[in-house]
Formats: sequence, structure tokens, C-alpha cells
Amino acid sequence: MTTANPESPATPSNFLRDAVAEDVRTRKYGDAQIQTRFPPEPNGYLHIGHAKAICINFGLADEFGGKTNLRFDDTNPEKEEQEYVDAIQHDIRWLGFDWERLCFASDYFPQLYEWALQLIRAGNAYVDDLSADEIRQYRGTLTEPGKDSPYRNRAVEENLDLFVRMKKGEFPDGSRVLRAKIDMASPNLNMRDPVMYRILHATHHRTGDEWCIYPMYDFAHGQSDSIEHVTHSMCSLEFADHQPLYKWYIAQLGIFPSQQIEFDRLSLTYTLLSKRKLLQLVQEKRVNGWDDPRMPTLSGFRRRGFTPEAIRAFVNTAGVSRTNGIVDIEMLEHFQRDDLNHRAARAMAVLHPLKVVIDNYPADQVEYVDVANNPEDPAAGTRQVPFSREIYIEHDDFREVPPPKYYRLSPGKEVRLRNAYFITAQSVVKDAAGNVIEVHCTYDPASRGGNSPDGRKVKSTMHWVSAAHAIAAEIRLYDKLFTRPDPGEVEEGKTFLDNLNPDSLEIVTDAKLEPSLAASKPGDRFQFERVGYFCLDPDSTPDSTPRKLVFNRTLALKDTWARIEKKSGV
RNA sequence: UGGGCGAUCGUUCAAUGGCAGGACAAUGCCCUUUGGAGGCAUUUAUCCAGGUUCGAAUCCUGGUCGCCCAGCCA
Repeated sequence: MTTANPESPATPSNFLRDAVAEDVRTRKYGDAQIQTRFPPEPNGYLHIGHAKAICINFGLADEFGGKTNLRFDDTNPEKEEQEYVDAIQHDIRWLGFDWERLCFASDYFPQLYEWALQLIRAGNAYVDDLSADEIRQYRGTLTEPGKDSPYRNRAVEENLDLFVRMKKGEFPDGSRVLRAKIDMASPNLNMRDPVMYRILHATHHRTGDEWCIYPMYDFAHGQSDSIEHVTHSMCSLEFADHQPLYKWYIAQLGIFPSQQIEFDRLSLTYTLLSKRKLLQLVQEKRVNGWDDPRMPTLSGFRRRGFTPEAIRAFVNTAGVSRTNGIVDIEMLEHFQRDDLNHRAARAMAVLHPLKVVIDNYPADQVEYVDVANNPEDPAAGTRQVPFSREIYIEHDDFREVPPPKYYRLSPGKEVRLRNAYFITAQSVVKDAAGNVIEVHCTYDPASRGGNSPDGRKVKSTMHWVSAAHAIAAEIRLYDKLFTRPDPGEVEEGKTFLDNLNPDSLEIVTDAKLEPSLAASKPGDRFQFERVGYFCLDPDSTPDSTPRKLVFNRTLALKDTWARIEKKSGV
């Protein structure tokens, strides 16, 4: 049962949907419903690329009234862990999907073993004593055929005896394998007597030490699909070459023929989606764990403040094909900004405070101005924000010598403090080094709320926080984890680690926030007006003393001024 | 140099023999109590060469280019 709704109103056609629709139309499976599956290996955390596979598998089944199983492809005990099994389930639910059945390839080990015996009896599988190295040599190359193993024509009884003893644990790791007897001269290397079982005296996260032989992917996946009556087994492109083998096992065994269909993986600019490399980043502590907000994992995006709705909308819009391209990360960011723009509560926060003293404002006066919680959504209501004589504004919002097209505060210039008053800069106070540390202004009492009765206009509106009421927070500003659009592109002698962005995390420790933010809870998302979207990090302790608030920047707001500045070649 | 898959705006996905369209990005203008958001407009594409057809991105032939495969990983 799926809980997510179709994201885009007009779903463009794609070859996967077409294939399913055609099978439904022709009643290929009779009264049986469409069945799909999402088959992760629990050897790492799910990333944005998996989100695509999840949306495709769950989405298509849902669209055609079918079901989706979550099946862990746990046939390699050396790489798989329970931690990953748990995290994966959590992430799929977070994304908005729920499965019909929770399955494990390891649940099928007994059945797979029986099927292996069946293939041996039929003369279609044999135990090979060749070493891994020898098997490689015998396999041939891309252009040369392989040659038969000297053990290829063992008698059925001997194969049976040996395989049973492999299972009993009589042989050491790597000493023997069970192989399918197909064709050592096949141009498809997957058909050159592929290994079905290897000996691995390893403890499996679910079956413990019950088994010491483990099936290979190819001998497990298709049959698992078949057992679950999967009608459409959608996987990534690199498995296309495996399809003949997938079909061969199913045909030899005479079991339900699931249909494999391949599609392209998702790739994103400035993003690495190799599980091996992501694991390396975690293990070498280049990032702070799988859920580091800079990671392209679902848990990383979640902590960063991304929403499942935006990720789904992005994945659905990016589409699916059989070409391998790279989607611009800006597209993902667009969908996230769009989503948050509509939903996120607004607040005022000053990241780099500059004190402003309003000289003609009564020293002990505090008034509360009415502020919309979300201008995009009147239903979000309003709140009261304290205003007083001393406030903080963003350091960037004042220039003693304003460059061309700079509309913000500078000496003699009048600007609007959002929802409050017009102020005009009169003088500055500098430290010994000549840095502006304080700006003195005057305000127009008639402009309360942000409009002047005489109708005069100001070019700029700025956010602010009352100094006396401000609360402190740590703010973590994230940037791209890698400096290159393709992080895997490396020069001679370098690795992808050399493409790590040294400035991917900037910590601001002295941000000043409006007091209402004190009530936020980890996971709460906000738009800090004119700055960006932020999410309260789990490192926060909003309810303890001392209270600690840590906000992660999800994304910065688009910044026209920054673009102008950049274009003017500074 | 074997086999498999693919090629459409800068990027990505459509068009299923009948006006090449959307999204992202970019550019310009309008609007704006967020230089946000929004609105309008603009630019740019069928890998190449032949062929079939009234008509080809689509079908055929031949090239070119790209990706994947030689784990006892998945």
C-alpha cells in the first residue's frame, strides 16, 4: 500500500509506464495485480538515486492498482548490516512510501538451495575446484572465448556430493564454487558458466551462521522476483547484460517469469552517488556520518531540511530514460525552494550582526509589530515581533560607500525595516581598525508598519532583530560537497577526495534571531527572510538550560544582488 | 578489436509517420513591504550521410560518438 500521491498533474509518458500499461491492457497476468519490488542491498544508506528507483517502483504499482515489496538483497554477509536494514526502512517511509511485504533474499536461501540441487541433477550446474584466479583466466576476455573448466563434466552424483558438503562447511572459503553450465564461448560474459554459490564462512545479519554458502546476485534476484510474483522487475541499465541469465535460470527452473526492464540511474552535478565512495567519506570522517547534511543520502537531505514532497516532485519531473545523463543539481534545488516557499514559516534572523542605534527612538520603549508568518499563505496567521531602539541588521546590508545599484543602507539613505519603520543612516562608529561596528540612524515615526503616509518610496526592505530581545544561535551554512560538476573526474594521481570542497561547511556562532524561534523543535523548517531556508538540527537542545539552537541552512534564497555583484566583476 | 545499450535546446524529459513541446538554467522587462516569490518575453535542439514516404526526430541502410560488461560484489 502506497501513501504517496502522484506528484505532477500531467505525468509524461515513459517507456516503463508504457510497458506496464500494455501488460495491463492485454491482461498479460490475468487477474493478478501488478507487482513490483524495491530491492536495496543493506550495505549503506539510501541516497537520492535510490529515491528515483523507489518512486518508479512504488509509483508505478500504485498507479496501476498493484503492490510493491521491499526486499533486501542480502546475499553478501560480508558487507551487510542490520543498521542499514533499519535505516533503509526509515528512509523509505520518510519519502512517503510503504510496502506490501517486507522480504529478504535470505528468507529464500532454503528454496534457492533446492533449486541449485535441481539444476545439478538436470546436469545444468557443477562444482568447480578452480581458484578465483583460474576461473578468471578460463573466462577468456571481451574478444576471446573462454575455455571449459577441467571440472565442468563431473558426474551428477559427484556434483551433488560436493555441493552438499560445501553447504555442510567441509571446505574452506574460496576452495570451490557451484557454477551454472551454460556456454564458455558466449559473447555475453555473464553466460560463461556464471558462479551460483560461493563458500563464505561469515555471519549473516539475519541467518547468523546457518549458512556458509551464499548465492550470487544472479542466482538470487530473478528467483526472488519469481517467488514474489513480481510482474515488472525494474532495475538500472548495467543489468541489461544480465537479463539473458535472469531468464535462463527462470526457464531452467520452470518458475514464474518476472520481466526485467532496465532504466537509467539518476546522476546529479556536484554529487557523488557511489555507495562505495559515500561509505569512504563516512569511514574516513570527511563528513560527519551518513546523515551529514552535505551528503546526498536521504537521511542527509532530511537533516538538511529537504522535504520528501520536493524530492518526489523532482524525481518525477526529471523523468526516466535509457540514456546516461547528469541532471543539474539546480533542478533539485528549484523544487525544494518552490515547496518551502509555499510552506515554510517566515522569521527574521541576522547571521552577521551589525548594531544599529535609532537615535530618535525612545530609549526604554518596546513595541510589538505585527508580522505575517507566511506572505504566501494568509492562513498561517501573524505574530508579534518586538522592536526597540537598538537592533541588529545584516552586516552586508550596510555599506559606508555603496557600490552602483546597491539599494541597501548607506549614509544618508532611507530604507525600510521590514514590518517596522523607515530609517535613515546618519553616522557610523568604527573600531581601531576602521571597521564599522555601529550605525546611527533616525526613524520616521509615521512609517510604522512599513509605509510612509506621504507615499514616498524606499528601494530596499531589510530584516532586523531587536538587540535586547534577540536570541543566540549557531547556524551551519552548507555549500556543495564537491568543487566539480563531476566529482569523479580527477587528474593524474588524484582521487575524488581531492575534489572535496574545503568550504562546504561554514559555522556561524553568533547569529541573532527573533525570539519566537526559541520555541522551535528539531526538524522545524523556516525561511529566514531574505536569507534562505533553515531547519533546526537535532544537535539543538531547545528545552534544556542552557538552550542551544543549531540551524542548518537548507538552501539560500536566490540572490539577485549577489548576481549583480558577481557580474560587475568584483 | 566481442556483446549489450544509447544519441532531441546549455541540462533533462516529451512528441509513438503529421505544426519539435515542457521543466531547470540563462537573458531582458514588469511587479514587489523579502533584490524572495510572481508575471511577461527572448535565445538555443532532432549526431552524420544516404534511402523509403505526400510527409521522417520517429521506419530502413551505412557511419560517428558515448556508456556498460572480463567479482567467488550487487
